[in-house]
Amino acid sequence: MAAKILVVEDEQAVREMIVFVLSQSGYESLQAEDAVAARELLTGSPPDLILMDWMLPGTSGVEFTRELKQDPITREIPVIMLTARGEEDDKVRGLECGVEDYVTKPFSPRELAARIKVILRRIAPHASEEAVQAGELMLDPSSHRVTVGGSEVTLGPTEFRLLHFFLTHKGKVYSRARLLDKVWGTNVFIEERTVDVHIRRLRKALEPYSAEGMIQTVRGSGYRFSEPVAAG
Amino acid sequence: MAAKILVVEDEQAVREMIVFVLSQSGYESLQAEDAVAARELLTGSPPDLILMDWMLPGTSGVEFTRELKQDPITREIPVIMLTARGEEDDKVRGLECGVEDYVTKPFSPRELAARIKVILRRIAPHASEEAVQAGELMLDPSSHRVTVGGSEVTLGPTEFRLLHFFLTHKGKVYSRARLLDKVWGTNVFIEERTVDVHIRRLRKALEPYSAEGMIQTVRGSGYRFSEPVAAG
DNA sequence: CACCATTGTCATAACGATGTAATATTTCGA
DNA sequence: TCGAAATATTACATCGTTATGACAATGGTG
Repeated sequence: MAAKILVVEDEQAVREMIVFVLSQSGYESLQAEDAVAARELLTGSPPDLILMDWMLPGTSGVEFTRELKQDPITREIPVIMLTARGEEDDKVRGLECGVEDYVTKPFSPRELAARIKVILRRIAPHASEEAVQAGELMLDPSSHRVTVGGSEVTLGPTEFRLLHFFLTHKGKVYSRARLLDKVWGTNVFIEERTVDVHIRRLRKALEPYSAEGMIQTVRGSGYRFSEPVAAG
Repeated sequence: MAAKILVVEDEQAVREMIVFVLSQSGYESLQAEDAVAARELLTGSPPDLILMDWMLPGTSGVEFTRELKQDPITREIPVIMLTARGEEDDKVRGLECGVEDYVTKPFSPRELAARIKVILRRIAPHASEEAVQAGELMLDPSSHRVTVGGSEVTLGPTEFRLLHFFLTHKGKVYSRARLLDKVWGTNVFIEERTVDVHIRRLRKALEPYSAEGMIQTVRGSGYRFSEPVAAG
């Protein structure tokens, strides 16, 4: 989920400093000291953004960027150009070749991180998922709303995700461990018993609407969500 | 819907840089390298604004602007003059010929965008936009006015745009990042927490009319605007 | 030049969400 | 019916998020 950033910079010290800064901000990074190395890395899975030094041995940053912008595969990857002070004039040429933004060296880690965030934000896709439902119960991710027969139900973030998971995985039984994986995410260190508590909270929230029965306990196995069935 | 801007500038590099900056801010642009080319473009659908270089081969920017201001068809189009540093004296003459604003080269993209926004907001744009409303709350872009049940509400520019965005995007949740994108614009370099502050200001302005509840906090996700609904 | 409005940022308060432990209740087999 | 195991429920300390008020910088205005 972390954005991957390709750093193209010939000076190793600078490059590693940048990589460190990026890691601090939670970004993953790839390193290349020149256009040749960068091209090679780009054949793999493409990064979400490229930090490109202005001065590169061999193919210059500008040339390389222009090249990238002509290839349909790399065209969409935003490029931030790193320039030294006093290269202001070149900004025009840089913008011409399609660079998304500039950062002038020396730059503060904070500035770099902020600019990256801005660019990535622009690229980020809309998380517009479709509404899901079961009987009277409806959950709409885009408005982040849950209703039962029109009345709004208030849920905490975790309960919301939990219910969303259930609504998109009706009928099947999920162990606490699996729910932790699917709803909380992998690599979390949480007691399995905690799932019970959130199930409880979810049921409690649905109780006023008599919808808590949709969440069923399967003793020894976990929990299951299923739509109400006409009682016999 | 995007404003169309005519860029009259003889240096191609500068012109294209400007066009790029404009596109980043969501503007459409037309290019002309001199008065002759510009006149031709003006025979088509008129732009919403003109960026005019001071120094033009042939007819100068000032002369050309004066000419435009005498033609009833082009008279209303606002003109921003681009000057080089040290031409201060000429500013007076420039203003005399009816220029709306000045930008001195070299300028930052941000400054240019800001000035354009100001001019567009002031002169032309809202005539075409329709009033939007929610319950008692009404916002009319053309008169730049907000009322609740007839009483006028005073809002700062940012709060106005924020409310306008909400009114045209009811119900959905928007993260702070997305709000920054949509309301502040791309390429802004602003803390996400700042959104909180403006939400606060907007709520405070709506408070006297008990309309602040329309702006809802969705913890962990962002904010949502929605009309008052009967509680469940 | 002084004044006022607007705006972005920060520090701190207020609030809500979360995970855990302790306790109660239910279930199921012996 | 009893006891062990599993689940339900409650209480709570902690942590992260949001709300709020203050402030400084900025730009526009007179």
